Amino acid sequence: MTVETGGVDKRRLFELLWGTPTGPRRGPRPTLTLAAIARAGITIADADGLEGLTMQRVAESLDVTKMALYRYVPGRAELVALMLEAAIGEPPAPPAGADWRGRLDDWTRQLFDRFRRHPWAQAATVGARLPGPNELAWVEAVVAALTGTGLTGAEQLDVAVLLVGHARNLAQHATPEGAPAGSREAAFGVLVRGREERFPALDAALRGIDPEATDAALDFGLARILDGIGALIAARAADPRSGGAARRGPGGRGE
Amino acid sequence: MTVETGGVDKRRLFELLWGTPTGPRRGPRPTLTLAAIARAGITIADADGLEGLTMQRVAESLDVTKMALYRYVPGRAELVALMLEAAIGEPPAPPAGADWRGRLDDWTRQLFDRFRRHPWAQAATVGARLPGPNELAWVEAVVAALTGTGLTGAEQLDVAVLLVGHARNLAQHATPEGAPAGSREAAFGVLVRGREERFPALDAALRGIDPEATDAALDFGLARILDGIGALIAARAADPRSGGAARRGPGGRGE
DNA sequence: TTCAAACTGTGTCCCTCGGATACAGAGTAC
DNA sequence: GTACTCTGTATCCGAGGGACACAGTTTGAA
Repeated sequence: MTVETGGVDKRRLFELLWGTPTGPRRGPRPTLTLAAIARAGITIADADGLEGLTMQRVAESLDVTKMALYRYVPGRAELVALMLEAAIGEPPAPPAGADWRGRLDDWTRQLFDRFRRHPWAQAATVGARLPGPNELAWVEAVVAALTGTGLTGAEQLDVAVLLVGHARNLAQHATPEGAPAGSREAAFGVLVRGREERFPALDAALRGIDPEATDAALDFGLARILDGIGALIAARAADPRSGGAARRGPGGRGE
Repeated sequence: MTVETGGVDKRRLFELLWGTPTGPRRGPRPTLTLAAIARAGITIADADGLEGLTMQRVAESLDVTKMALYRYVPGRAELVALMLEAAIGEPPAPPAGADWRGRLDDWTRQLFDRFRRHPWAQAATVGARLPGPNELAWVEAVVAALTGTGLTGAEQLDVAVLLVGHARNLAQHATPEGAPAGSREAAFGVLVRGREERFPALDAALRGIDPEATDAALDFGLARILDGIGALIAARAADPRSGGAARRGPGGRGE
């Protein structure tokens, strides 16, 4: 079980994430590094999740006392933020010669991979956060890929939100090692079996699933999203003031 | 700060979520109800988040001792699961006369609303979970809406995953009370300002944003997703074995 | 009618974990 | 060399989840 600190020292976290590594002058030289601490935390969280991440364990793995960590990090919450920034890392260079679609496709898969390698990153990205340089660089990559496509700035950011969400969500369903074949059938099947009258459509859908087929939810969703974006870009190219984000279904209730 | 119990008693949780309310015979009649406990927990979490949810506080609000709760719930993790199931509630009836698109549009907005009303639900839906009857009913609604569209069972489930993800992710960015106008500009702007050479595309995108415009990320993403699904359905109608989920961009690396 | 079994709520205790604080040693600037 | 400052440490505290034994209550069986 792990404690999830509610309060985050935003001022201090901003300095940690965005500040320049100002070397202090007086006093003994620090034995640790922010990067080393984050790395140690990542190793632990990768193995045992955020619940397994305790200041004590991080300190032990660095051969220091627990309280020594507080000389570098204000608290656990900020440590997790640093870990996230380090685990996500810099965005990859866009594939050579790729158009916007190729770039976004690759981008999403790479991000998915990062999330899958660090399952705790899921939990570390809930709620309002202060993004770090790396995180912002990922967003920059999406916007850059969409520059010149006719989408507005707001829409470009919307795409980033959409793709981040997809990558993040699918990492949740996937095991750390590849996509599980027909695991959904197993998970849902147990619940639906015996309750077919309550979940008739679900039952029918599950019956149609080939347990041998690999789970392609990432591919499927990504293809749909990119198709949708492509349609908008094409429409914009034909008529610059066409179909924005206001399209709603017949049952949509305006908010 | 709150403790997030790692281990969940799956066997017991299954009974709690799916079991029939078997009335025990002997002994004093219980003063509490699972539903009442969940409701109390929801009230607290709505106000102070999951960090504010402690067994002590839940017990106090019910005028019982902390340990009395353990007669009903194995632990905190299971309580959160019950709260989630209750907070999500039953899915809404599909809008009368709506096609698949109208149904899914409405469905997503309704789910978004549930998530927005209970911000903690975000954090409560990370990682592999055992879905409750309500949660499964929501999935059933999506699959039912897509029955007869030509999508395979697996694809119908993929759509459900996609839409849940979108609703969930956007609830994270939205404030509990409506969409914040141009808040993104404020959040990102501070970080980009002064670092324009590092985030040139982002800077350009932010400059193009009207701070007065309402944040339409939910609408935008939803429209793109539904457009993409519509394109697939149309293609399937024209040629039953056309474009599945395998379409990849040039940079896509097969897994 | 009696009594044992089963179940409920309580009081007490323990462990883990984040964090505050005071202190001792190390290194640097004057 | 000396005063200042920064680092790591030791100790302590409170919050929180959960175990456990016990007392009271209700019901079914004798």
